[in-house]
Amino acid sequence: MAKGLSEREKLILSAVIATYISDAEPVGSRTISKLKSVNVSPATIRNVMSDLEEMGYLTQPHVSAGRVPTPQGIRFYVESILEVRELDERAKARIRAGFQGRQELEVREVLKTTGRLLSSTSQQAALVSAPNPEQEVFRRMEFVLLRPGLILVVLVARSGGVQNRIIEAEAELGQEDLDKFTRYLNELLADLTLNEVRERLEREMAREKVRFDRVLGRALRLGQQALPWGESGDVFVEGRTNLLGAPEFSDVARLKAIFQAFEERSTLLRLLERSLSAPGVQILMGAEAEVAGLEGLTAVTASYGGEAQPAGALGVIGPARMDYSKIIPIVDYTARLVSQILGSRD
Amino acid sequence: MAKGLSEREKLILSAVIATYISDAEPVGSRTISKLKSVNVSPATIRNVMSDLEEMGYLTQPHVSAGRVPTPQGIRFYVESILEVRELDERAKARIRAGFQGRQELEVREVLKTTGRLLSSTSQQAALVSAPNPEQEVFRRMEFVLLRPGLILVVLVARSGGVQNRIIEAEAELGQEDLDKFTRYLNELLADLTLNEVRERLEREMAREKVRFDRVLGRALRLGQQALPWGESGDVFVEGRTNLLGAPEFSDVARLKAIFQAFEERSTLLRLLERSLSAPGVQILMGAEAEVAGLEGLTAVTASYGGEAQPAGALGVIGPARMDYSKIIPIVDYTARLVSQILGSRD
DNA sequence: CGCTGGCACTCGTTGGGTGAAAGTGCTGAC
DNA sequence: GTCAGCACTTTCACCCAACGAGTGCCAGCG
Repeated sequence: MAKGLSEREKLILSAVIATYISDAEPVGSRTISKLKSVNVSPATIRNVMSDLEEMGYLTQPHVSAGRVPTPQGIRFYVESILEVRELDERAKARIRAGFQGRQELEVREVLKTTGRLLSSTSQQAALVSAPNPEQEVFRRMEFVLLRPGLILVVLVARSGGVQNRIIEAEAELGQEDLDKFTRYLNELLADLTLNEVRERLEREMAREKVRFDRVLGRALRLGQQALPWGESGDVFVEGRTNLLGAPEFSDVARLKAIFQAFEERSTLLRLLERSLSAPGVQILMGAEAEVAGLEGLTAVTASYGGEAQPAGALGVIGPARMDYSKIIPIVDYTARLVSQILGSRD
Repeated sequence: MAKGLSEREKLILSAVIATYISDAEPVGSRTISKLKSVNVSPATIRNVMSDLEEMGYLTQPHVSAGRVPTPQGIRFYVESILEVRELDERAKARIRAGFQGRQELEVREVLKTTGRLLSSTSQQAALVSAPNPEQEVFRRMEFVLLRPGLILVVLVARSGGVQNRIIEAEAELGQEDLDKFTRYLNELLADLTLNEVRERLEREMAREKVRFDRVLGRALRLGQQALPWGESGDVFVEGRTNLLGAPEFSDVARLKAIFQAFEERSTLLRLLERSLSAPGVQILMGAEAEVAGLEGLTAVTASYGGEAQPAGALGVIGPARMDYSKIIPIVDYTARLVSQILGSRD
């Protein structure tokens, strides 16, 4: 009897929400009274509903319509009433199967696959953030001469994440010089985080300046140019089309706002970042999320990577009216699976 | 006076199409007669329109509505009437500016930027296909040991394109072994196309079998595992949201079909591939394109890369009702610019 | 005292009907 | 060949009434 709701009130709130989730329409007292699990008359239900409305858990779109759960209502339901079961083995197996043969992929590909799996199992849109590059551990750096003066840098993190970029350099550098740089830098920077890499390069440059070793100086400079500067992590969005079916998005203007919000990587990233700080599955309701264009949407997110220091976050986003009892375990299990797949590489 | 249309008929067809493009509504005789460039009465225009309808260039949604151009009408207009001007210098500059500072990016990033630029300048959705990996020229291959038994392969093409993949291998291989493999393979495979690389690997493996050189055999085997097998090229889609504004897509079901078609990379690829065979800008009208979900859409595409052997294709896709006089030059110029940017790397 | 059936009331939705607006085709005159 | 005029068609916006879903409240029952 948490939070002062009687058993009956909880039962009816649950019933209203469950019905609303499946029908997307205001639900009336008669509908509820017909449910097998409820054994009271419509009139009684109306009384209870009226109470629940007063508490802010339900509203009426208009006087003669049924009730619709408010965001608070849904939140209360999810947090205090809903019992989250473990995902059943069949569903788990299906998700695992989706990763089958994908373990050999580069991190970004793994995360894209994750997004696709999340969206197809949840029937919602999926968000997956790539690990923050700043936290990655340096593994190796390679310079490949494309043509005189143009160098491709390949930066490999211990997680298997790869970043490529092309930089310009003095034309007289040959591939042999670059190979030398590669060996030098790889030794110098082994097993540092990107932040430490940056520091170390700074320090060594100061030292080399004193010693005036031109070759090493050049290597260090190239190394610095190769690092990602202030690039925020990537976000993968998959399964947007799943949202197109929902009746709450039958308005094209609304859809446009949502899809435009999805293009704004940085806001999505901020949204996902919220779940980095806390363990387990988080629920963010649109109004609270304060993300323009995403009002009325709800995100169910979790972090992946180490418990202590999560690498990134993933989740599902869709109408507030979604089947939380199904989606929460999906997000939870998927996050754990991804942690495991990526973790096995360290 | 091409194709048996009188000057007046052409004038009126153009006027109808131009008006339709800007208003998205059936256009009537009165509207046309009010244009400055047309100096005849509505009645006369009605006669001409009636003729044009008989020829299949216009239709009426219903008896008392204005006329709407048919796909054939638009096609005829674009091919026989429209004079495509060169893009003005300001617009060119704006596109070039979009690439500023982006030349240092990896091929895929360049193409993504291209898509973004195309979609923002055309206000339509943009498609860009990545160069077919089979045609790329081998530049370098690197093996990085992630942990015992797990190897990251980085495959660099001469164009600056990079492919990463993770492969499994015997646990006892160390990074020094891998470095040896790298040197051996890079020498062996220098400047071959991917197809030739494949052949060469086959041949060498046969040879090494005879000589039974275990080390080199392993290197060759790893090299083979690293190659992309039957992976078709990627397609980047950008600016989908631009389509959400158009009145012809106010129907959500229609939108869903379109967006789902956009998820089907392979059909998009086939669509783009059509423009690989012919030079210059191509117009593909939805009905002809035979792509499920894309009926009623039109793609304006062009190939980029060498004239003789194009690397990939790019284009814009949107409602048949688009401003071709603006979009054709945009696609044309962008394709040329991309060819130049990527070409300078060979 | 809580539950329930009954009843009056509210309000959105649906369907038919009507008039205005837009546009056409045709005809006859210049 | 061009054009003004006119009769005709069809959509669209609007109104209005009937309908129905749902509520709140009240009085009676266990």
